[in-house]
Amino acid sequence: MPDSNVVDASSTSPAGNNGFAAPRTIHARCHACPIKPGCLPADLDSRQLTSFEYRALRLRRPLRAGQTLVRQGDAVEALYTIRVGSLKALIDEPNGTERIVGFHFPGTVIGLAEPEQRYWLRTFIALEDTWLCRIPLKVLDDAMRRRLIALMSERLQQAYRMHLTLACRSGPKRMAAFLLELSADFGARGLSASRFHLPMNYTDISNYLGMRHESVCRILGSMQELGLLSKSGKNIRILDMQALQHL
Amino acid sequence: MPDSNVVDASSTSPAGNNGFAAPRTIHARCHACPIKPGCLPADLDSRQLTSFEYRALRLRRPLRAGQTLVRQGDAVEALYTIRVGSLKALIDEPNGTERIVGFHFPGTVIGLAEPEQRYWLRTFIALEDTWLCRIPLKVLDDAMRRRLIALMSERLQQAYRMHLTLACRSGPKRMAAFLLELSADFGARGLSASRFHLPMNYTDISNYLGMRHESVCRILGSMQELGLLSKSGKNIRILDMQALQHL
DNA sequence: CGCTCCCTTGACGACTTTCAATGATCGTGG
DNA sequence: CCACGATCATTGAAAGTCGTCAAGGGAGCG
Repeated sequence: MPDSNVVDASSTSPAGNNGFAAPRTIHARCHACPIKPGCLPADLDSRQLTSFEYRALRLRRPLRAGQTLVRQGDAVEALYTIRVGSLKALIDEPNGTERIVGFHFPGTVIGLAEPEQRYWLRTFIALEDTWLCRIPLKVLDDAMRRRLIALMSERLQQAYRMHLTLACRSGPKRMAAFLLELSADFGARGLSASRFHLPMNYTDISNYLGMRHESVCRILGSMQELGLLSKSGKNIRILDMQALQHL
Repeated sequence: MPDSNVVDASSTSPAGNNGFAAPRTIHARCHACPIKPGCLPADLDSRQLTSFEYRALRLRRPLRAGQTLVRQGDAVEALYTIRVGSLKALIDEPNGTERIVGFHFPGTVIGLAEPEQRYWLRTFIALEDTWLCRIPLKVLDDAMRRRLIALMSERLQQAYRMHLTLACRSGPKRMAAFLLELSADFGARGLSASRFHLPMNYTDISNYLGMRHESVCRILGSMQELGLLSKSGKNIRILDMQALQHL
């Protein structure tokens, strides 16, 4: 029921503006969001972001760790962007098991596979407390759709890279590819590419990579022994990026 | 150099039509294509197809088996649709190996990951003699872009299904998922879902699924022994669809 | 303090890869 | 029409990897 938490900009803005407040108006009303007004999703360049942001509704309360944003099969009414926090995307298989097919971080648009679908194909669950923006589908115009194509194009690229990762039969190779993917993702968002925090647990990682959590543990352990990285709890520090890429 | 083979519709049509011939004019000029004029790519519904088709140039000669349509790194100037035949999509990895990330059949739009990219991210090679349509990027209008979003959305779905397939560690499960994916694809195009021809060899399949070609052979052999399917050469006949789905 | 969830480690077994060799099929050219 | 070569499919045996099952340890929370 995330919709009950939105700051509905139209109710706080002057009449006659088509129901959407100017960005500044939304920002001024956003008490719960720890992001400063100028912080933009990384997916969007500064010019295009304005048009997205202009129509986006900031969610009033964060999604708590473990809470569900949307559930597979729900009707699609909006896209979302992550401002702070992280989500996992999972697909419920017919046999009852669920498979994680993605991890998403700030700046990512949620729902790129669904803009022309009637129902959500995946369930999104917060890995930690997460702040979001909501972009109702009906406010998308042609310019925004054009931007959407670019975002989907990048997401398809990512999916093909994931194919390369998963097609490696060797566990260490898959793990290395996963770490490098995360590293590149963090780096692209202006954070450290060599030192980061894993918001998901080993079971999630193993589910995502198609292995067992024991294997995740062993592989990370052996990588630490080999001097490729060091870890304390969920904090990872990559020591030998080249060696990882060489796998 | 596929561009040298195109039937340039603008040169055969009356002046003053913005350089694009009506579909019938193109069809009339297409001697090499064995498809009758009314045959449409399955990706496109009949209404939307018209706008795509209207701007598409039919390639005069087919791509021969083994020939390359576009190479990874080439500049993107057009999308393609397959009319007859099949392609494999592969990514050249930095270490020199190449990995197959997709097989494509008639009705598919080639280049959905690249519409906003400057360069092709993947290489496309014909598995058999293949006829194509070429859709220059510059003729895309907003209506077609909107349609493109739906196609990309479906392709992303497919990519997530592929994630489910590759995340299965068991060889037989991956093979079953692969066969069912193919079966559904053929069925959706009006062909038999239980009896079809594999245009790719075992090495390609194993590359795609992340295993060895010996394993592909053994797994298909055991499936035949179990009565799940029968094969003669590259012709596959699925005998027990439910059992495959149960994996 | 005790519960739960998660991480860690060990031993065994099943499966896939690897390496090697043979057989089948197809296209080409003599 | 046949012989040849190349590519692909097939099968066997050995070795390595990962999954499985089991148990113990640690961190966080009420």
